[in-house]
Amino acid sequence: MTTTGATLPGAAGAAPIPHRSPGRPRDARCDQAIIQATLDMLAEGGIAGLSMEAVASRAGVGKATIYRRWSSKETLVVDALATLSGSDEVDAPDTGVLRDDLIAWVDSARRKSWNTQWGRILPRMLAEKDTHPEAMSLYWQRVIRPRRERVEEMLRRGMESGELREDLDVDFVADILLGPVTYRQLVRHARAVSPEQVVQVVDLVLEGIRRRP
Amino acid sequence: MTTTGATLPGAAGAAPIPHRSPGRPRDARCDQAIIQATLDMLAEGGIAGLSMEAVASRAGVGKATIYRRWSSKETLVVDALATLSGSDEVDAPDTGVLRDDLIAWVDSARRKSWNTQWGRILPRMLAEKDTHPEAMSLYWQRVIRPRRERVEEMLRRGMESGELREDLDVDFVADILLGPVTYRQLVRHARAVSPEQVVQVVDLVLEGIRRRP
Amino acid sequence: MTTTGATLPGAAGAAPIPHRSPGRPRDARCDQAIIQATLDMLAEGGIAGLSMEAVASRAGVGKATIYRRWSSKETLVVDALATLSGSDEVDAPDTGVLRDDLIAWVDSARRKSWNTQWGRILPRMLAEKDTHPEAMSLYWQRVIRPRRERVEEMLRRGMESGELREDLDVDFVADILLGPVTYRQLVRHARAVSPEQVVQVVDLVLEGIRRRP
Amino acid sequence: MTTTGATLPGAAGAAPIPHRSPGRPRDARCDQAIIQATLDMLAEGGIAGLSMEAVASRAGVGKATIYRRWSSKETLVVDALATLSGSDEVDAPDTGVLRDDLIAWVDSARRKSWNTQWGRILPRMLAEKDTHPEAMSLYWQRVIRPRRERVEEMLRRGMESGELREDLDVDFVADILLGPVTYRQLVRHARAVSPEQVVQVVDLVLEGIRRRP
DNA sequence: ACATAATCGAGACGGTACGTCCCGTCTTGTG
DNA sequence: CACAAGACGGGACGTACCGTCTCGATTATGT
Repeated sequence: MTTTGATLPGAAGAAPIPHRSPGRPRDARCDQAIIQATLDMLAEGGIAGLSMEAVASRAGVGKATIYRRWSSKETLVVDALATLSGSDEVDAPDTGVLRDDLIAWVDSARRKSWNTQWGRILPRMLAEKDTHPEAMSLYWQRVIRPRRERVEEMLRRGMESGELREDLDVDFVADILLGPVTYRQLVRHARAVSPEQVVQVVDLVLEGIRRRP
Repeated sequence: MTTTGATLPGAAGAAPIPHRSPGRPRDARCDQAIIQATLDMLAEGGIAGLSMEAVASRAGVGKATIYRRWSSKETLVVDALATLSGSDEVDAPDTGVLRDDLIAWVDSARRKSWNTQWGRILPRMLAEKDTHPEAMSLYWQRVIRPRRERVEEMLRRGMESGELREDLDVDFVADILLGPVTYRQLVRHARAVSPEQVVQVVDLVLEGIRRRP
Repeated sequence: MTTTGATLPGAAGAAPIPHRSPGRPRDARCDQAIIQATLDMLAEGGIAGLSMEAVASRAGVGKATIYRRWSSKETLVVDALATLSGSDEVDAPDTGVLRDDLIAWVDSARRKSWNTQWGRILPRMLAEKDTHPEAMSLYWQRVIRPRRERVEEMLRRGMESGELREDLDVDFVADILLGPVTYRQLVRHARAVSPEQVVQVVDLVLEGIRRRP
Repeated sequence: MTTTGATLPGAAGAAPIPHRSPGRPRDARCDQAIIQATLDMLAEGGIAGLSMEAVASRAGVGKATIYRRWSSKETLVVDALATLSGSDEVDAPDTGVLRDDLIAWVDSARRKSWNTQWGRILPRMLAEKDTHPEAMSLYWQRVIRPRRERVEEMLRRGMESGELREDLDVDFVADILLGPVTYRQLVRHARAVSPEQVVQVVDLVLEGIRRRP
């Protein structure tokens, strides 16, 4: 998962010729400690408030050990964010009943947005999307898009089953569902969306996209 | 819209004694030169490639003259960008036809959010909201709230005239209208909402909040 | 006494044509306050730790008021030190008995060197004689030399009366008398010369410079 | 003779474990380049015209590299000057004839004090003795005290052999011998003591402290 | 067993920019 | 005019990180 292209142990599968490189191998615990320290500091002060010196110190690692793995602050941040996608599975069930599934999905987003790590890192990323566009782009690919694919899948099935209109822009519908939740979290920090309001939004959208009888 | 505590003109009403502060007054040409240099450098190298030292030098100004007005690089950038938005006027007409007015209002937000300067200033404010809550609060009061008051007024009139349901949370409805536009601007910078999609959103929401027959 | 050559009121005596310059006359209290503040700060931190800004502030005066009288920090310091000469008269009597007079004079220097203002300003001046040679030179002329002229006068009279050898370098003899007192004060701050040691030194020197029988 | 708390070579005696400090060691060439640049600039513009920024630039060194070794401009200058004095050896012989030895010793002090570097470092130390007492204390221990021990030894031997009075305060006698030389150096920079005057002083003092027949 | 070689923590290195403090000058309104 | 207040261009201060570079010590392999 490193951007520098250095092969991590175990990543290559059953290579025909192992030919392990000589010398002391890299210590996997370093990778872990560095990533963790980076995520901690991102949540605390964003990319701007993140210094390689502090990451090294917090991870109990020399600066060179970081630069041996990542060529710059940006690539480190990008990789650190990438690790977030795996651990944060979309915990929305798949009941087959569209309304319930949508509600569950939006509510999952609502809960996630209040989770500390998610809730703090997103605004930081947004603020710095001009300064560090690659980081934001990777954050989208690795963290956000996987979640969205779930709801787009739901909507597409609804279209196929005839429950929804056939001319939907599923991408945009997902934005309408997610918009209010995200807007409140970001812009109006103190006024979170309630579970009841999640239902309101889903019903409102559903009414607009359901196939007309 | 300075973020520093400068007294705002016209805020005091009929003050008995104006009581100008003593000493040499600030030179307005400096403000102008600094803002201009900042904008120039922003255009050339982005926020990352902007140094106070270079701004001072390009503006033909001492660094202290900048710090006398803005306490940090962030506040300077925010103010510089703010000057670009020019007239903060909500350029939405008031026709009396609710659907048309809502469409006009959301579309005005869409156009504004698509402006480079607007598109950059909001995320920056969001990033600072933990570190400098007062800056975000000021931004909300001066920029965002006046716009929202317009739409809340529309919705309230719709409730009074019987066109809309009477149990609406106008604040939340405004968020649903604004959510998709802002969400796309912030999170999906490359995919702006189209005028057609504005109409879709308004119709969708309107259908959900209209008084049932 | 100003180095800028501006005529102070009352300094010119009975000028044929008074022809007072128009406008508001300078406030003599300002001169005083500035000089006093300068001396205070010199005693506290030397020339290095003296800022015009602080002098102005402590004197309750605008910076321009200082620069109207003195063209630079150096000229101000020089003039401030010059005022010291007047107030610190040599309080040694003139009994006619050489030994007593010398003891009284050296002891006066011993007491002076422990006085706060004298004792603190001299080492400061010495330390900065390379940085500000003019200041040191003026300090010598105005403050130190007048004291020394007293002892040189005594020694010359002793030579004339036949009590002392006729080939004395009075200047150097004064240095021998003053050397130990000053050396202890400056270099060995904690070990001041005692009144008894003053007598020892004078007797020692006197024995060496008395006319051989 | 660094003023910073660097461990002195040879101070530890027979340490069981030398325990080199970890990390990249300081580059000795930097020390050299910085000192040299400092001395060059001192020669050109004096202490006043010496800026750390210029020293760094001329030495081809980062500012931090200087501040890692010296905590301020003052300490750097002091150390730079100290390196000039080269051998701190007291170049006075030990002939066994008291008068000759004293003359040689005082004359050695005279020659030293007349050196530019020596002449500048002492007054500077004096100025700092209030602010940085430990620096002055170190200077005393390393530079001044070793010299004085030589003369005190001479005087004590003179007392033991019966050549001198037995009630002498050798410390004070040393001050009387050194006083005139130092006084002229510090206060009357332009008028150095001549070799002949050294003889005068020694004879004068010797006459006062010799055992009466 | 032992040299080889890449790793590790630590921290010095040349730089760049930071935000602060003064310098000596200039510009206000009020005596 | 002088005065207090304080803004102005400029320059140096001492600090914080950047990304690179040595150090001595550690840790596997390939002889």
